[in-house]
This record gives sequence, structure tokens and C-alpha cells, in this order.
Amino acid sequence: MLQTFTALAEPNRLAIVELLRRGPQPVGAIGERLHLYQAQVSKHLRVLRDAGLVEVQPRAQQRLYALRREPMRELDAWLERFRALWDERLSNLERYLIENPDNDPPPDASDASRQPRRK
Amino acid sequence: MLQTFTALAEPNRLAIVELLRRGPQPVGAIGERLHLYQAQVSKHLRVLRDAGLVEVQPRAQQRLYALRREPMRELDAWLERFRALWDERLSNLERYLIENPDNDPPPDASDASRQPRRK
DNA sequence: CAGGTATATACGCAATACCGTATATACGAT
DNA sequence: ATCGTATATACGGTATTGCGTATATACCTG
Repeated sequence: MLQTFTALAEPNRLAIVELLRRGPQPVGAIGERLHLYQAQVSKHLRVLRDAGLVEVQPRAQQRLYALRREPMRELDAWLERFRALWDERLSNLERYLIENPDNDPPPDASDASRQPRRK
Repeated sequence: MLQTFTALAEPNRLAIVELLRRGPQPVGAIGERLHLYQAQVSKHLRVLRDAGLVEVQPRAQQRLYALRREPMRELDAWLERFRALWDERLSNLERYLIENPDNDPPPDASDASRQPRRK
């Protein structure tokens, strides 16, 4: 997951991924489209490949890069763990916690980390 | 979107976000939980805040940080643009289109495998 | 106001990342 | 084999980033 975010946390790589959404592309075409030096494209694709975001298929001297769905699905699953929060009453709980500074928050898992400091 | 990915592309920040999934937390608690220096937590939270991923509410001297749903929804929307691809047979179709610009006649496109074959 | 607590920012440093250029490798055609 | 095309990697430089330490700011209590 971290690797996925890392790979996407770069303008050109994100652009590449967006571009590949249209379909597999050879390195050269990507470079032209995004006004990047060929070496940069190769290097960015290397990162995307190591992150599992793209796969490569040789075609003569060309290398066709295509998106892989796996990491996207993982991202989806990761998001899923958050959607529960937004769609549930937990959101209200959080809001309550925030809006009641002076009172004790309701006993729950979110309270487990409160520090008994005092020393 | 890029800012979101950038913010999440750091182990500690990602951990913070995961932690906040349980509910709002003050800075100190986050630091203890993740074994980070307080300054680091503040700085990471600063990044997350600038990215819109978290919001802060003052509570006495503490600052309670909570997740914001906005960027998560954006991420969801961003993913949506890709889901169409995965759920369709377009992947293979596009692959075929690109792989055969004007040269090779297709061996058989109907039963195309998802795996590129090695030669 | 003094003093303690909680958090934010400033600063120097080391590691990392991206870039541009040059070079190496792979493949096809002559 | 040699050349042209397409892509990958190596290398040096610069910019960015995260870290640790020190310090500043804000708030509560007495």
C-alpha cells in the first residue's frame, strides 16, 4: 500500500498512470505525450513496475506498458476500511469527541490511547 | 489527488492515518503509539493537514486531530475512473488494439489471455 | 504572574529522489 | 556484422524530505 502511494506521489508517474488508463503504451509514446525525456519515462516506469502498478510486454524493440488491476483493487480495499467510518455513526462519535472538550469521551477503543500522564 | 498520494507516501504519516481511523487523537498519544518524537508528529500532521487529510480541533492545550472524509471520497472517485477498465473486457481489447498497430494480424483476440507470453 | 503541560516551529544534517546527459543493451533490417 | 531504432541503466548534480535537537507559542492551574 505504501509502495502504491509512493509510486503515485509523483506528478509524472501519476500522469503516466492516467495516460495508461487509455490502454497500453510503448515508452516512446508516453514520453512524447508527457514531454519527458525517454530516460525519465523508463525510470518512472521502473518504479511503477516495482510497485506492481504496471506490467510490461515486449513487442519487438518496444516495451508495452499496461496498468495492472491488482494494486487498484488493493487501494479499493484499503479505502473500504475507511468508508465504514464515513457511512456509519462513527463519524458522529468523532464529532462528539471533538465538540466536547471538557467532558470525558465515551468509553471506546478510540479512548485507549489516552494518557494517564499526571506525573 | 497528487497531494493526497504525497501525504500518504510516507510510512509514519500512513500509520497516523491508520491510527486516526479509530478516532480523533491528540498529538502526544499519536507519538507514543507510533514511537515518534513529538516534533515529528506535529510536522507529519502539518503535512496531512495541508493535504486536507485531517482536521484539528483545539481542546485545552491539546490538539485533537481527526480524519476528513473529503480526500477519501476524492480517492474513491479517482479509483472509479479505473474500475470501469477492470470490470470490463476492455483491458484485453485495448491491449490488442495497441499491440497490433498495422502489422500483425491477431492470432486470436477472443480468448486472449491476461498474461503476456514469453517467447 | 509563575510554572507546568501540550503542541508548533526553526535549524542543521543526512538520506533520498528527480533530473539531464551519456552510455549500454536488445531487436530488426540491410 | 553493421546500422538504426527503442528502451534501460549509470553517473553526477541539485533539490526535497525526514530526522533529531532546541526553542517558541498557547493554554491551564495555582
